[in-house]
Amino acid sequence: MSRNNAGLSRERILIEALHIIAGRGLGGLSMRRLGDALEVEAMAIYHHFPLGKEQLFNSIAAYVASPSPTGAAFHDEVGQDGEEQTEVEEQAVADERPWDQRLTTWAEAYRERLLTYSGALSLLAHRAPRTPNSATTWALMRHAFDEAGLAGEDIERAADALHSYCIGSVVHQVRHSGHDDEDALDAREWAARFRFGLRSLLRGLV
Amino acid sequence: MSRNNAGLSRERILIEALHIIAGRGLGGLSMRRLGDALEVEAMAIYHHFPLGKEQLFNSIAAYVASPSPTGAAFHDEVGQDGEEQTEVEEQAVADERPWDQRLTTWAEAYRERLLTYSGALSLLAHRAPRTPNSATTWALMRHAFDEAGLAGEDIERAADALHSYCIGSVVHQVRHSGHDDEDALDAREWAARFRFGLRSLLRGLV
DNA sequence: ACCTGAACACCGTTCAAGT
DNA sequence: ACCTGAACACCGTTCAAGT
Repeated sequence: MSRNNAGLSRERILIEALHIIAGRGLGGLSMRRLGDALEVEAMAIYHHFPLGKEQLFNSIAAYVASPSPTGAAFHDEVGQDGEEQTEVEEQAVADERPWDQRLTTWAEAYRERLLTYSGALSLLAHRAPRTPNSATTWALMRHAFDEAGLAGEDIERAADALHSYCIGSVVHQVRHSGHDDEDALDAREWAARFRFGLRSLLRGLV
Repeated sequence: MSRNNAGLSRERILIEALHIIAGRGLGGLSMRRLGDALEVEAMAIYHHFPLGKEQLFNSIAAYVASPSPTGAAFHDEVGQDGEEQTEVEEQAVADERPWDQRLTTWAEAYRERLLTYSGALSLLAHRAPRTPNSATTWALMRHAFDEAGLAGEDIERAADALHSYCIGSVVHQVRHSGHDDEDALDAREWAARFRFGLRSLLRGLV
């Protein structure tokens, strides 16, 4: 059974890892199981992630936290080329709506993404990916908060607060849902609460 | 070396676990290492945490997220008796300051606690402890937001938003500090940013 | 370059046994 | 009741070997 060139790639590995996490949780992801799912010996993964599981985790975190699925996380973690998300940038610039609507759109997309990969949420607690996308996001924030009348340090602080609120909301939701609770909320109510807090925060920031 | 009755207890195990997490990270906490630190065979821990590591993790999460270190997490995870934190309740009731100052005090204490045990932060992403303290916190929130003029569902939503912001801020800080970054922030600036967002959120909520 | 297979040190947990 | 010690199935990773 000496099958060589199994067609492995960083992208395939990452996708399969997310699949396993979705199905069996983060604790269910082992190199051996990942190898099985890819129909490959576990050790083959180390050729694409030489630093092992830690590097795989970093890539997963980068992929999940990436506000748009451009696939930037598939390549190097420190992406020095910023060509591939020009579409996103143009899209953000072309958006003619008021600043708060632009930020709301961004925040809801970010929340949606975190929620989609909520099984990997705990990976984000200790890993800050430096994806090309984070620069794009920062540009969007600066532009919007500038338009809102903020200046200097306040812009960074407002962007930080918005980020914090988004990730915190998802953590809060994941923490408190799925428990056989007498007062369990459904997805619609969670989304409503998110928007309520988001509106409040944006109103208070300016 | 058949030493029996090593004086093990839930509390001692929990404290030692937090110690290991602080020193070597969450991944460095193994039952065997924990046993070594307690000068006991690893299997002795199972007598106090019959459900194993998962139960230990739940207890750690309950302890860390507990807004006041009353030791409630040492006993059962579903604490049905609420006698031990009457002091906290009385203290909260006796607080005569305006509602926003009371919430600010709570939020900063909560943040401080999460930051102290930041190594266990990722445990909070999937575990919602039902400690006696959470009832106390809820009472404090309801009282404060009621005084602020909120009513009905808005009180729950505001409390959720405040919780989300606090935990999100700590996750955000932990994510982005400790990386040899050109623009690394110090503890004072992180605290300032937290207060900035907190003030904004409270202002926007009412 | 890309993957295999054996090996090593470690892990969580069960279970019978000791006191 | 409280702890030990051996055992089992699993884990991440290294390293020499195959193509």
